[in-house]
Amino acid sequence: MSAEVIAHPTITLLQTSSLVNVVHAELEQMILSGRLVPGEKLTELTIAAKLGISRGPLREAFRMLEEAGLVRITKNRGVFVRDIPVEEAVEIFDLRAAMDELVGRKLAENITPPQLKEIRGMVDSMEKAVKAKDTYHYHLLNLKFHDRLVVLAGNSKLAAIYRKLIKELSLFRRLNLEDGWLMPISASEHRQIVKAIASGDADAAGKAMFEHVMDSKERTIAHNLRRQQGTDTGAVMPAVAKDLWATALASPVKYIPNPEKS
Amino acid sequence: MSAEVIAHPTITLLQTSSLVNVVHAELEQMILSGRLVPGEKLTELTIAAKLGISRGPLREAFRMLEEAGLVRITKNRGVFVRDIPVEEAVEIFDLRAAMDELVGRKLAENITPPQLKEIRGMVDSMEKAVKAKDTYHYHLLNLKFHDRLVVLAGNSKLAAIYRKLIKELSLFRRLNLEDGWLMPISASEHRQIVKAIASGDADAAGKAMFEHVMDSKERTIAHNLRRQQGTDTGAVMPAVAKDLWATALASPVKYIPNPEKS
DNA sequence: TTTTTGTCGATTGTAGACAATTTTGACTTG
DNA sequence: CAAGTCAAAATTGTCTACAATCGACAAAAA
Repeated sequence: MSAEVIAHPTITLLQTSSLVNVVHAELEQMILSGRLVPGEKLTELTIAAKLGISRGPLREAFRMLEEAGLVRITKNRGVFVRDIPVEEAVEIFDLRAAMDELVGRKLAENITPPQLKEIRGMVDSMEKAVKAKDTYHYHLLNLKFHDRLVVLAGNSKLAAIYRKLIKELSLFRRLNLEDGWLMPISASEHRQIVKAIASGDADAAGKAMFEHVMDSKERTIAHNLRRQQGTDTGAVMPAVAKDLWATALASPVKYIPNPEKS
Repeated sequence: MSAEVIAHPTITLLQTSSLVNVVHAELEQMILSGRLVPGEKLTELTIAAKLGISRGPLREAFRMLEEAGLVRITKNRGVFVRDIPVEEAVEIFDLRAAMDELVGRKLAENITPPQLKEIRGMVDSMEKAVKAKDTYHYHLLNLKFHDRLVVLAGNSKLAAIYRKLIKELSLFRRLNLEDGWLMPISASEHRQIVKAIASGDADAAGKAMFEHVMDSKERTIAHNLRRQQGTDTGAVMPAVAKDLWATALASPVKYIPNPEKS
């Protein structure tokens, strides 16, 4: 009989993650947090030196980021942080809307009382943030709220793709962080979403989610256009807010392809 | 004044695709066509030698395939062709249903007469295949039909993810190819889908697409379970059918991140 | 001046070498 | 004969070296 396997975090980490995984995660964080901005050139030798590794594993990590849509690789020219154009952002929002509709339907059918209590708590927190005019925390909670809903929907494939889309979307001009004034608008919609889910009405919950995302799309795009025309106030993003995406998406739910059948 | 740029196929190919891209495409074809089966070990040195390249580019291609969900990489152990379990197949079908619902809605709103004529022609071809009991061509046309619909929907992000899902789904036991007897069932549903799209009724078209995918899910899963229990006739897949997925998904619509703003 | 051509430095693409780890298989031991 | 041991072989992880390509600047020509 063999001794029970106790998971030791450090050992497990060393066993499961190679340099490639670590570097991939590190670069993703740097991109999501905005330390690497869209359009920025990622020179292999520079980054490799900075991380204290060789170019091999770094290039492998780059390929993963490329496939995930976070960087763009051009032959003989190098790796660049992707810049998401408006058209693509719109596409992502539309796609998200369809996915969130499914999320709403599934939750309306399957959510448990404790889960319902949990998301109610999240909405409460958001309303508090609104009252305190705490933009940073409101957005953080908003991201976590939707992320949680997707996870609770019980479709891990859906959750994985949803997260990918959110990550890509964070590269859309990196302006969404600054839109403090449109914060309170969506707050009430969240209440309605939870209400629809709690009622068990799949159609209503799906519709509420769908509409919420579409509204969010309209606000974000409109804001972005205004921003580009230089007609807005140009609110400055607080330094701390730069970690928003990285924090909210600190992935505990990374999609696990399939466990070894050893 | 600068001379017009004439696209020279060979030169363009050399400029745009490196070994990594070529190897990635080649391996994907081998997986989709079934020449590499789920669970199979992909030894670096063996494949590198077979392709006449070094391990570096091959490893980069592996990372891309991993991110796309076609292979699984385990540290110090190697690369394996992924095996999609039933649960994941179900998740993919549910997700596809939501996406196809969006496709139906968009098409009902935006499709043009010539496009409508095109997809009607595809349905005609499918019905001919049904009458001729040509299973292979029916499935090929079916894949192309849905692929075309997704593309016509006009959301390239949606199309890209849809294709990824279809590719992953092709790794689900690799049995879907054999289900000849359920061929005629979905044929009539296609007519109904086109009809709903043509009517311009977004809700109806979305619902038709959604239901169609869900039906497809039920049939595929049920068939798979029967297969696993050894209760079915065990129809043998014709050799030519192995190229089905690879042929249908020969990607002319690969998602282009964003063009350089040079 | 303006345009073209040549050269150099920097960076990426690929290959090969070595280190670390796993797997294999013969051998022992109970 | 099953189970454990251990060294050799195979395989993967990482690094270094060299070749190929690009971008920029200088020199030459128009």
